[in-house]
Amino acid sequence: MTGLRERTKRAVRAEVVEVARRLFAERGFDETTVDDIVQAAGMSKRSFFRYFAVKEDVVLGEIDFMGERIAAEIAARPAGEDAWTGLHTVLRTWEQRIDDERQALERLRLIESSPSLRARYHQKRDETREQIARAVAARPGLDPFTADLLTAAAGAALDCVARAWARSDGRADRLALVDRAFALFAPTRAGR
Amino acid sequence: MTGLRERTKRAVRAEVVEVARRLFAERGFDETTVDDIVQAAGMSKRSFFRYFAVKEDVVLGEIDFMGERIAAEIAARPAGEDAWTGLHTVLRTWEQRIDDERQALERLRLIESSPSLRARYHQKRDETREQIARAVAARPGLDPFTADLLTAAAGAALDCVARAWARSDGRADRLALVDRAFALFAPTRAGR
DNA sequence: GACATTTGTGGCATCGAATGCCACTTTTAG
DNA sequence: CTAAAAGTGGCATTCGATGCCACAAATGTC
Repeated sequence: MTGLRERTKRAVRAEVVEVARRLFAERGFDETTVDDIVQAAGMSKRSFFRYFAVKEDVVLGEIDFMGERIAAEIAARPAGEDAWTGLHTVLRTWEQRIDDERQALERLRLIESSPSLRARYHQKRDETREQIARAVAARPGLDPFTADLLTAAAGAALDCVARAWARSDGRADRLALVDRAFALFAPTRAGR
Repeated sequence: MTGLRERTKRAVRAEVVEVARRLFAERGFDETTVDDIVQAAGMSKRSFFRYFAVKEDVVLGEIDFMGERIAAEIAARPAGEDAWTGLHTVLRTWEQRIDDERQALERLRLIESSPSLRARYHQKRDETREQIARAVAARPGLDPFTADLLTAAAGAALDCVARAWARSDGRADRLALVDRAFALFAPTRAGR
């Protein structure tokens, strides 16, 4: 049982994230240095970079394993289902799982406010897209190009939904927007 | 006539790009430092950063004004045309304008090889997308959300085409791929 | 053609992110 | 209880990027 170690690690990480979140909200992401964060969190800079590969991961760390999990859910869809519907269904449930909407909105705004954060966000999103694309391509009757197209379009749709939602200050119905986006591109003969 | 100044500036810039291109091809982008480049080009580091805001722009500098021009072409489409067809037509001609395919392929590969290049590439692509989206949203009968969706999907489609083309070592017919991609998502009632 | 103004250049110092290295402490497992 | 494994902090260093300043070149004017 490797209990204590794991637990303290998680706790420390969560605390740093929280401390940093507050600093970012006050001064902005780029204006907050890693030195500021580690000083406020009472830890050394060297240790900070053991918890977070890059500064941006303080904000984006949670995204890391989403790709694998979504890919698994895609792979688990019924065999006869077309890929577009599968993507719609799976990604819809992920949108549904967002619990703290205030925090999600705050994070979206923060990401939009900093070029480096946006860059790293896109990078992670891209890795996620590739993982999902592989799962989609594994479905029968789909060539890699079409699989890539469907996945990329789905990802683009979610980006648009996030932007529209942020523009509405979180008042818009995210799920309705997702449905509208997927309906708009519903390919007549896609995914088969 | 502010001739000489402008011309030498262009010439210097072009030369740096060429020198750097060779270094990147030999050692890779991340493994080549700015010091390496300026030494090979015979210029100071300080001046380098007057020509290029960031190191990545040595590779991606040409992308800068594409957004405005594409947006202008979108705005100039016939009034009755639906937005998806307009995007297809305009972006198709841009794909057609790629003259040096070898170099385009080499650059694509370079971008894919370096995380920081990919990041900066995405960033610029995102700005371009926003410019185009504004032009699309200005078309009659389109709400901003739909305009954003169509633009983002078109951008995603072009990304897929570029990836597929790179996978085929430049042998695939890029224009045919573009047409396939746009046909796949041809929204029955979109853009009107 | 001499002159002041504008524009570009190089060198230097500095900042911030990130990494390698090493000595030291704590946890875990036998 | 002890040896191995894992985590921490401090230090030096690398690299990209920016501010500052003195100096050189080009431009436009008289």
